[in-house]
Amino acid sequence: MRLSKRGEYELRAMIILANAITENPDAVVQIKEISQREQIPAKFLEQILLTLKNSGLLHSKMGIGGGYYLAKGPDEITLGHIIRVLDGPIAPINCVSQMSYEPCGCPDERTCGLRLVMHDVREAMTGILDHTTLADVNGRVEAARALLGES
Amino acid sequence: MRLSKRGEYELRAMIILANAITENPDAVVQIKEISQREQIPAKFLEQILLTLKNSGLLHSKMGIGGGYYLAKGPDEITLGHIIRVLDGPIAPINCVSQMSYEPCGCPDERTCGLRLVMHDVREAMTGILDHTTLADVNGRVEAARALLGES
DNA sequence: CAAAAGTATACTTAATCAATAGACTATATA
DNA sequence: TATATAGTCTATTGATTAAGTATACTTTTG
Repeated sequence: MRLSKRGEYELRAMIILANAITENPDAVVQIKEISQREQIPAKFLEQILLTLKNSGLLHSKMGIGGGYYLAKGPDEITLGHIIRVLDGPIAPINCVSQMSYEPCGCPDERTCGLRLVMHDVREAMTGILDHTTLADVNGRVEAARALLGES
Repeated sequence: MRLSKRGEYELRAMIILANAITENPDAVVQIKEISQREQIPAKFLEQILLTLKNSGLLHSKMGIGGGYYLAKGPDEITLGHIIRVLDGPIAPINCVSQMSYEPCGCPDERTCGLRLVMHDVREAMTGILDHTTLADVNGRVEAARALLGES
């Protein structure tokens, strides 16, 4: 019932990239910087960002002064979308998955107790993850900082 | 973000055992019967039920006419409790786990965007799983059956 | 005693995860 | 145009976990 390390790393990276582009629309961030700030093995992060790029969520610039940046606005990218790129469907069991449904083999799905409950759990998770954007996350961070009296 | 096969099987087994004891307080159910009804490899289920027994959720009777039965009432066992026996803590990342918290290495947890969101996700999941008992599950199944006009 | 049923370990196989390595390509700028 | 910088691509490794098998044992009932 937990996110993979890959999934965690990609979210952390995307949050940093969202923050950077919010402060400066032309900002690009290098793998090295993200890996240092978030304690993520650089070579591992490399793969992750590449996949994210190939999936269309990121763009990149090669060479000196290069790096990665969001392909869309922080308010257009949800955490659910990001997670599905590397971690696959968000559902406790696959007979309640919308994106990649598979029957679970119970005699009647309509009266399967496990399915009834897990459907609710899935709704609870996607209800948050599919409705929270990178912009929302940064908004919450700012709010938390303000409460603590930080800059 | 999904339940393991082990976790799914144990829940299915517990739901069956809850149903059996509700219909007849003296009922015991054999591994073989559960494995057939739920399409679970018998030897695999054996291990699962044994662990569940050693964790105190089940009792058993050896020999002819033996089998497994719930150690407590179906209204006293939550799905969250069952899942934690074999699948461990219910939390997307371990810095938001109550049972087995571990720091995630971010500079300040109070202003970590990922943590803020994942905390909500964890609450949403445990809000359901820790407040749904085996009795609740069977209640929902009966309601679903009634709606369909079945026995 | 024999059959039924659970108990207990040990093992296997495959998949996935997490990480690492190394060679290659594109870009800016001195 | 050479060189340093930064991303690209593919392969490999080692560890862990998932999922399932195998085998030998103990307890209980008839």
